[in-house]
Amino acid sequence: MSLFSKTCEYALRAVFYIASKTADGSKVGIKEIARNVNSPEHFLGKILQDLSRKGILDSAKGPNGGFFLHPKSLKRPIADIVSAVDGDNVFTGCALGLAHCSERNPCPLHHEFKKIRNNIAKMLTATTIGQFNKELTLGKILLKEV
Amino acid sequence: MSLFSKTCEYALRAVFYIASKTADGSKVGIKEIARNVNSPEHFLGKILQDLSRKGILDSAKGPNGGFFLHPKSLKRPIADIVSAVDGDNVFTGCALGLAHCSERNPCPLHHEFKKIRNNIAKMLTATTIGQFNKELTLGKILLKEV
DNA sequence: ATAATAAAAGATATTTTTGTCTTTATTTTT
DNA sequence: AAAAATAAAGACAAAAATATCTTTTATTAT
Ligand code: FES
Ligand code: FES
Repeated sequence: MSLFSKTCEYALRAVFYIASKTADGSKVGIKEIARNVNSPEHFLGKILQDLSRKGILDSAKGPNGGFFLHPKSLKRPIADIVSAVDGDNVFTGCALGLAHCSERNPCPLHHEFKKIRNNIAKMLTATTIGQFNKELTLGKILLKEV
Repeated sequence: MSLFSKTCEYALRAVFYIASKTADGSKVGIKEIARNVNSPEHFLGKILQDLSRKGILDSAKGPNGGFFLHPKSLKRPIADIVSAVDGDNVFTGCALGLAHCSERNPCPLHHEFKKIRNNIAKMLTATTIGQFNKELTLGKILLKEV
């Protein structure tokens, strides 16, 4: 498996893209986003609509409309996106799928897994949505295969 | 999401259970396994048949038959189970779902994620199937909710 | 006002994952 | 040889995730 659902992967790639394209206050359309993060347009549309409802990004209809991020939003951790899309399983779930990860009734992998899960959480809360804008603009990092 | 598919979670829990019950050379039936790792019997049956075909565990039909593990198998890393069931995405996959995680064309999360993925791989190759037998027998760790 | 643009929403479809039920094959015990 | 036990296999079903297509609503520009 992967750390994130496919939906969440799309969401993260798209939000990174939007961040790097709208830091100057402009907007970007779903077609362009979908093309540049290599995701199905309408499916991604729903994902972004959902994130918009949840206040993670903003959108405007009509000509010159599109999705965009307020400067303030660029400071948010990507953990916000992950939990909005995938819930909190990645932050609190048991490695072996037990209903409640617990210190008192641990599964065999609990003690080792706990550390890994903490590292994941640390990474997701420490990295912000806007943190890669420069590198993305420079093409030093990518959101889709070349 | 979770680190492993549900199928893989069932597999790991079941193999741990089988390990702890057959270290003495006896065998254990699918009904008992399913009950003790809280998984759907027939579904788990297929999973174990598959692992059996792949040589990770063994089985015997007929009265007093069941699933069991050779002492040698107890030394194998649980990474073998994970890759047999879920493939190698957890060991090599990109955090953002790009087709090829790459050092030359990294995604935004690559550098941080690489470390985490290495820790996961390290844990999965370092822990063996039989390593928890004693604790399981003592009830200090669990394979299903109490 | 009208037309054009773009997101939002709705309906439907496909694929993958997860789960159930039934039958068959193999082995052991009697 | 017959009966019982047990895994293996096959067919089918339900649920969840992923994807597509169409219609509606809001906004802007003319
Ligand atoms: S109980 Fe399984 S990871 Fe904590
Ligand atoms: S390219 Fe994404 S994790 Fe390596």
